[in-house]
Amino acid sequence: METRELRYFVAVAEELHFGRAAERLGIAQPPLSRAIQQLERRLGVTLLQRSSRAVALTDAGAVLLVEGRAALDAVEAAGRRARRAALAAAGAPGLVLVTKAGAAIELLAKLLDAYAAEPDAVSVDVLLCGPGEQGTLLRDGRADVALLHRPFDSVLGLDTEELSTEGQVVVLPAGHPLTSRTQLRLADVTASDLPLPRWPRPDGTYPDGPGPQVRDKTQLLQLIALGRTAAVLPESARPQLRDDLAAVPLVDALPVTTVIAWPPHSRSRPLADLVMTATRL
Amino acid sequence: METRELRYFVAVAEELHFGRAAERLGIAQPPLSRAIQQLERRLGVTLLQRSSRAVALTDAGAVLLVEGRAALDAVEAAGRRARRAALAAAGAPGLVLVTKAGAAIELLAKLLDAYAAEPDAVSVDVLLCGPGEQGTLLRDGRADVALLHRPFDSVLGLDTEELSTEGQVVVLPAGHPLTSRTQLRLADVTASDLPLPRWPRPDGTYPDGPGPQVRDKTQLLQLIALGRTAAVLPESARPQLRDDLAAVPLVDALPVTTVIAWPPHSRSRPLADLVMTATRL
DNA sequence: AGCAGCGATACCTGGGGGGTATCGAGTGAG
DNA sequence: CTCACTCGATACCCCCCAGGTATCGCTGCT
Repeated sequence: METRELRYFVAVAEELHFGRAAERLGIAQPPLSRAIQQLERRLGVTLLQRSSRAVALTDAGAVLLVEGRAALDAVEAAGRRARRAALAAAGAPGLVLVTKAGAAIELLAKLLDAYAAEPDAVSVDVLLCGPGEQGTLLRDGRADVALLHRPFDSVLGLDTEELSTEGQVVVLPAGHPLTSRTQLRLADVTASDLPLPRWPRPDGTYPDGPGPQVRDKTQLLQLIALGRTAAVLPESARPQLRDDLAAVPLVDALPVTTVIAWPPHSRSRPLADLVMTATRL
Repeated sequence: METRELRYFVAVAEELHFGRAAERLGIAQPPLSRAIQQLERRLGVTLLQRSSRAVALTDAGAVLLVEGRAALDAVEAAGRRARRAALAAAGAPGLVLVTKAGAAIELLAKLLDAYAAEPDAVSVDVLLCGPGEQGTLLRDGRADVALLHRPFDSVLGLDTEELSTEGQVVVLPAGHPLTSRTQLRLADVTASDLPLPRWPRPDGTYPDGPGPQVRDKTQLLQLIALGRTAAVLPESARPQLRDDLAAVPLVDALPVTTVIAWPPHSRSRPLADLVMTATRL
């Protein structure tokens, strides 16, 4: 199976429309139809159910969509990592560390300090990204290592070490009735007048629901201050809160574990050193 | 990057010889040279150092060899899993479980029994393979789930659940002086007259050393009975020992953890059920 | 019925993947 | 020193197939 075929299939499977998929791929529609047919023949499997009005994925197609994306990422990653290895050999090594914007700031700072003090530390570029993107960046080779938060971030297919575990707090507008309590349960929050915010899904759309749509933490804190929403965040976010916000411990929430994660294979010296430093913090 | 190019590169990187690699790939040598050049141009990276007498991998090439193999496996796996999904939809579902020949027999038996009793159990094919092969079989889609043993088997890039932990015992010929002891340390064994056996590496060759070469457990037990070697095995192997063998607990060996492992993604219902059953054993 | 949307088919074209022949550089034997 | 040999690169040719255009056939909506 060639990556071209796989790319084409993923495009069609995502668009569920040959014309749009062809446009996205920058080719005409007929070659795309043929390529998919050829792929189906090669695999001996029907991937798409076409009625002349609509396209739908078969079970096999759904599997190939998921697995194919992963495989394409792996191919991409192979190329990118080879290129980075060449740069490293040329004397500009450096690691790319990715983490969710606004999370684990002080842990990250400690880690970078500690690592920089190591004997053969290399430069570390820090990349901040939206929620749910870290895994992708690691898998396709744009980043070498990530800090992420279980159980929120998927660690599927990554190697990890646990760094720290912490409880969660409810962030409320200062002066809200619930701020008088010394601890809260999740039910207290959902029963209150403050709906929880809605974060975008990886495809950019928002789930349905009553809460306001938010894209980043600044926006979130702003909306809390305005009394439009409340949020559940790890304890470590507390010191960063503005004066007009209050935080109350949440007793029945799953603890959040910060882990350092990296793709399997690729146990380069600098990466191994960084992970080692992190676990010793 | 196309899988064709990657396959070609892996072949050359493994053979370190364009002619032989071309032969292995079933093409002539010149197109292979060109394909590699094109790949290098495309990546903007020198992958191979050619002197007109020998070929060597650059750092980037070494990385691409490892990552490329993984990527090719992922592509292979995507196709295979799609095909299996189609078969499953056609009514012949079935999981393929792989484990090392001769290991975890009674745990496996219990698991298969318990799973078969589940309401929507599907058929489970059991595949026995040599040491170190399970990961490959999982990664390239020939198996769905594996039982393996940490820290011996690599779980790199796999999702796992721990099932059980056990100590290890030294297996000796009955009547050997050491069998009079109630427990042993590894040093006692290495200091004895019995050398430890040598298992084949993944490529089929054997490491150097004094012990006899063994290929499977039957052979191993035979050699122990003959007084030519001793072996360190998990406790669970004890009930399967023949009368002419004796086992003594080893106090300073790492405990062996049996885990059930599966590739990330592919959380099919049957697989999820099987894993659930396993964790409840 | 007519039309519009969409995937499949028919047919053509060009680039590139693959082949053979050959070169040229390095190496080892004598 | 040179001659022969090994092995990757180059030159050149062919043809297959990816991609393009035109069109068909089916279907659901006015």
